[in-house]
Amino acid sequence: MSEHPGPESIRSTRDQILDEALRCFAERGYDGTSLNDIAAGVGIRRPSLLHHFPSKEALYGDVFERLISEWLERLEGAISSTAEGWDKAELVLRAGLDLFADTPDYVRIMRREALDGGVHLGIDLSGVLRPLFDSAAQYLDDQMEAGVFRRHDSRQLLITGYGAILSYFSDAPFIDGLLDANAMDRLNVEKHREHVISFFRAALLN
Amino acid sequence: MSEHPGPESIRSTRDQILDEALRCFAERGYDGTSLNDIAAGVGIRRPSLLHHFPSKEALYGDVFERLISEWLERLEGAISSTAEGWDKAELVLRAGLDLFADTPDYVRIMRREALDGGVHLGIDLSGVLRPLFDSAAQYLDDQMEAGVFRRHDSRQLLITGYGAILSYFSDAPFIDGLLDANAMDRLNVEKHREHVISFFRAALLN
DNA sequence: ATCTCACTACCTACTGGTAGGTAGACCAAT
DNA sequence: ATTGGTCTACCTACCAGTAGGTAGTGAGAT
Repeated sequence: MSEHPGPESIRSTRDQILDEALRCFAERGYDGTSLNDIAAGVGIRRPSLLHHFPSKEALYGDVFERLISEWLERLEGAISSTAEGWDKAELVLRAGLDLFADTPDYVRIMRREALDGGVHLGIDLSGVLRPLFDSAAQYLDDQMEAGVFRRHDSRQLLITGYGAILSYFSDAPFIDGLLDANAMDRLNVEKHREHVISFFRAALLN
Repeated sequence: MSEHPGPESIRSTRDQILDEALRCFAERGYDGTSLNDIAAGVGIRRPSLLHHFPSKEALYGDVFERLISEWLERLEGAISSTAEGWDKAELVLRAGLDLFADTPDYVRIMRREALDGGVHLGIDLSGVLRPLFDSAAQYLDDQMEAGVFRRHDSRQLLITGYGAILSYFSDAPFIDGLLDANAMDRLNVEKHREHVISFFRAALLN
């Protein structure tokens, strides 16, 4: 996938910039992050950064593109699984929870983007996720129709689930304060994961 | 409560500034909002705005203080209700959902604050909500102990609920795209409210 | 010799905030 | 009734600092 020979020894400057930009955008948002911040984090000057990316918006766009493709790639397995009924729902739920736990910076960027309605992007975020959303809703409807799941509004259910799961990771600093503990601790993440799964099972199964 | 004679006819400039600041901070965040934006929205110059508030941070702080006090005030009734079991949970849930539906700008500011961990505020957001959080957890624990509610981790349950409910309103622009409809429509809000309540009832009651 | 990648130096636009001034309202004292 | 003093609420002009972005230079590898 790399379009340049690039030294194998260490991460390319371009990738380092993308990494640092991800961290900064996640931490302080688009407007709260300056190109100087990112460049300094990499150890270069701003103009050097702009040698690799034509503009701040373009850099942000690339970060976000990476996020989307990495997420879709990592979820594909669970989504395309042939498991049935609750097993499949749990599979997807677990995959999502693990994914979010592994990529908290992505989660926070995604949340910021959802908050802003995607003004920083040329692309239409909702549009990209719509097919996934629709097919998930269809799956839930089928399961409810078959009597496997309790009756709920499938789309509302997905939105509720999305909010419940994402928030734990996106609002981790806030939740730290509520729990008086580090929400992103391996142990606490695990506790959260098991809770969400048992909660949804309780709501969906009779 | 007004400490100055101030004309009763129209909203005071100070209040107009607070209103406009609320809108802007909710829409584009703290860093994405300039004092010029707010001043222009009110129809005055930035220095005139700074005549009413000593600094941007102070203005933001006042907006946030307003948010907290208004929310607590509106929730007090439901929280202090003497209802029992699920009835009380539903009461609080409904009060929260109605509150959020009525004050979407506050919701978005709150979400941004949770995302950033409260860096714009002198006050400790989690600290303010901790007593509420703890007593709610205690209530849930009691109900579970008494066999009224299904067993869950009460604190995780509250966090999940917080995420599920808040997200619908904070991410409304994004959800618009998923639903292909205006999420903040009265009808859609109602649909969401009823879903959340029936979902939680299904998860909590046997 | 060229190309890549970094640099310094610079630009314009805008940021939050300040200085200084003015028009009008109110309130005494004359 | 008029004057003088004080206050509020706004203004223009300006400050230093920072934003994103550009131009041009130079070193090192191919």
